[in-house]
Amino acid sequence: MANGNRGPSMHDVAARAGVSHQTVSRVLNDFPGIRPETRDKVLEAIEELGYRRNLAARALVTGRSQTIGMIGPEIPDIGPLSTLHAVERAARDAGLHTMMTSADPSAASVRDALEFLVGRSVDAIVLVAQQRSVLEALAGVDPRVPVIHLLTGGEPAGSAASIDQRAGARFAVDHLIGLGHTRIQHVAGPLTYIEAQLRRDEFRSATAEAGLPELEILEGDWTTDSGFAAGARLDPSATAVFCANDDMAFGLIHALATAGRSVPGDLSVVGYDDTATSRHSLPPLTTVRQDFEAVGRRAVELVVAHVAGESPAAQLIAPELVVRASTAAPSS
Amino acid sequence: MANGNRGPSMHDVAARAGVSHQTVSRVLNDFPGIRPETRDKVLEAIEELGYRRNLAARALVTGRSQTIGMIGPEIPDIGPLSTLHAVERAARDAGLHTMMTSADPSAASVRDALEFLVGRSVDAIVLVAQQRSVLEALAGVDPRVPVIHLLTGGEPAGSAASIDQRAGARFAVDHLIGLGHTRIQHVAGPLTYIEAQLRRDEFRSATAEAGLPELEILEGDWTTDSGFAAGARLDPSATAVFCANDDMAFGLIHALATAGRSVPGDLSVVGYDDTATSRHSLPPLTTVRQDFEAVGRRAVELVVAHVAGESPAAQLIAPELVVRASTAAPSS
DNA sequence: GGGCACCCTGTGACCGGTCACAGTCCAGTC
DNA sequence: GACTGGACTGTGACCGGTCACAGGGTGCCC
Repeated sequence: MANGNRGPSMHDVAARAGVSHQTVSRVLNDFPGIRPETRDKVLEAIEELGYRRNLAARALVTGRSQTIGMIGPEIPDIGPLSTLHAVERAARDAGLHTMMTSADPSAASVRDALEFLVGRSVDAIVLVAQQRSVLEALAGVDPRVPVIHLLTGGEPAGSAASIDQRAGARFAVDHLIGLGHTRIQHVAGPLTYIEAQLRRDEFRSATAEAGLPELEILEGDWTTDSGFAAGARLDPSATAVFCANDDMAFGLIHALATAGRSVPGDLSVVGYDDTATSRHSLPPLTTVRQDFEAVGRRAVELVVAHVAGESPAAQLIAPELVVRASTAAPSS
Repeated sequence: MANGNRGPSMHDVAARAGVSHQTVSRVLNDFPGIRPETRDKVLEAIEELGYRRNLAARALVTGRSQTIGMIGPEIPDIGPLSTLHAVERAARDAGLHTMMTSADPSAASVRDALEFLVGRSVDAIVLVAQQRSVLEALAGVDPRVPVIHLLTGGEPAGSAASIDQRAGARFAVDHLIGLGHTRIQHVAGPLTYIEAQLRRDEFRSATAEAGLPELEILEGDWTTDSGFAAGARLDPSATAVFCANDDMAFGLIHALATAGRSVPGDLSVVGYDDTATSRHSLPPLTTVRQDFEAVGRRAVELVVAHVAGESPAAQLIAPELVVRASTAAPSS
């Protein structure tokens, strides 16, 4: 085995066990029809040499790598990160592995990431496509493997694992309307995000259908700071605010407290995400829970189906309203 | 190129450009001494065929994959996740790529993850080792590649990228002492975590050196819920609390508010992490900032150094105290 | 005893790159 | 005109697995 420091190969194991390399391969791949003593000899040799199969060699000949490539955003948001993390765990349960790379929303960056993963012979790609520009980057590109979109929140395409953003926004607005609010304002996320667009659109539809007045829609950038800034620009007549995520809701509540206004006494606030802190913020935040875990599992199901040549039915994951103490009936 | 749906190979490109496969390889690897017309012909053929180099083949022959393997925790905490994310970006800047897998803290799980990554011919491994059991799992294992530990927060070993936990805890306690507090209590993280141990140990040292009385140390599990629970078990005489992370601090503050006690009026609270919400919680939280981004970059520096055969000097990353509105001088 | 099936194992080609080693061609020199 | 050297390109082995196929035994039947 004088092969540098590369570690033992299948041939080394074969030589030690006194069999052929092919027999070693068969043992490793659980082929039937190996005599028990032979199998034991091979396993023993593997143990003694500390042999580990080289997956590059395997991928080279099979053309498949049992690996899912993941393309994440450059910014470390807990939502996408925990979703990708869930993909990793679900993939492992399915006997697959994952490889992650990240890309900014530019077409060039997304294509680079695709190139890299395809070059690594991944069997499928899971792409966090929160922004429309990411989807557009794929136009005219043939990735040669199935591509699953994550967290678009949009149309229930068969190759996307997403949460139903419209339903979530509808829950939030209906909750406020149910409490008796009629002057409801919205702090949207950055509208380059499909999720932000969908929540805003559904906010508009829901308030319009209820015959409520249209208050100005403010646009934040998901951060607590932008929520704080939005707090200063609220419509004075608003009695409730639906924020497109929890972080902006926290910033907004802070701004309100600074201005001497209480939540929910003076103003009701609903968030979106149900982050770790939401259940113990002051006041605990009414919000919409997104099951990122489920998105991850769904993504792996889609990968498995596509690799097997199936075309699974479209299906959005339903969010859930969590009512806490930041919402109440209007005071007047 | 009738090779199934595997895509064109280097030989296909060579045939189309009318050169040998070796010339194609030279063009791809930027070897000097290629006639410009030849290079152009090759690049054109690559373009036309949509050729992408197969990295499995390359990894097989070179024995190196230009890839860093990362082992993360099973639980999606923002700290480790954003650190790993930072590793990914720093690696990309260094021309490397990453592959991620996760493991629970058991020895078997950590070893499986190592096996997998080594089998994938990674050039180095970055391991989130927040718990001592993870480090112990490595005892007696020869991974055959450099292993960099992440976020142990402990001893400044040359192969670890960590934040100086002792310094951070010292900042927090000194800040409270500086405000005049003498009865300071600590809500520790789960003590299976090295970070939690170090913060607690330093809390003890700092208070003992200042001659302060020893109040009971409560143990949480990092979650807001456990902070909330700790709120009910606080020493009635305490005037300040140092929480081992921000989430527990939020839970604690919520519990205090529920009991009618105000922060910082009745009690000062310091957190640890400086999460996204900390700057806009009620009140904005005094905390210790950890630069996860820097840890990620440092990890990649260490990888590059180790792969080059160097043994870089030990160096911990300094945390930073961020003073906000949750701390004040004791009221009495 | 020969033939045949079945069980188990071995042989060699091949995946798509890189590496080491040879060429081939042309200009410059004696 | 033959010789040398540099610039450029080609040839074949090899990395470590898997695949297709070809054996060598043994037991059973005719």
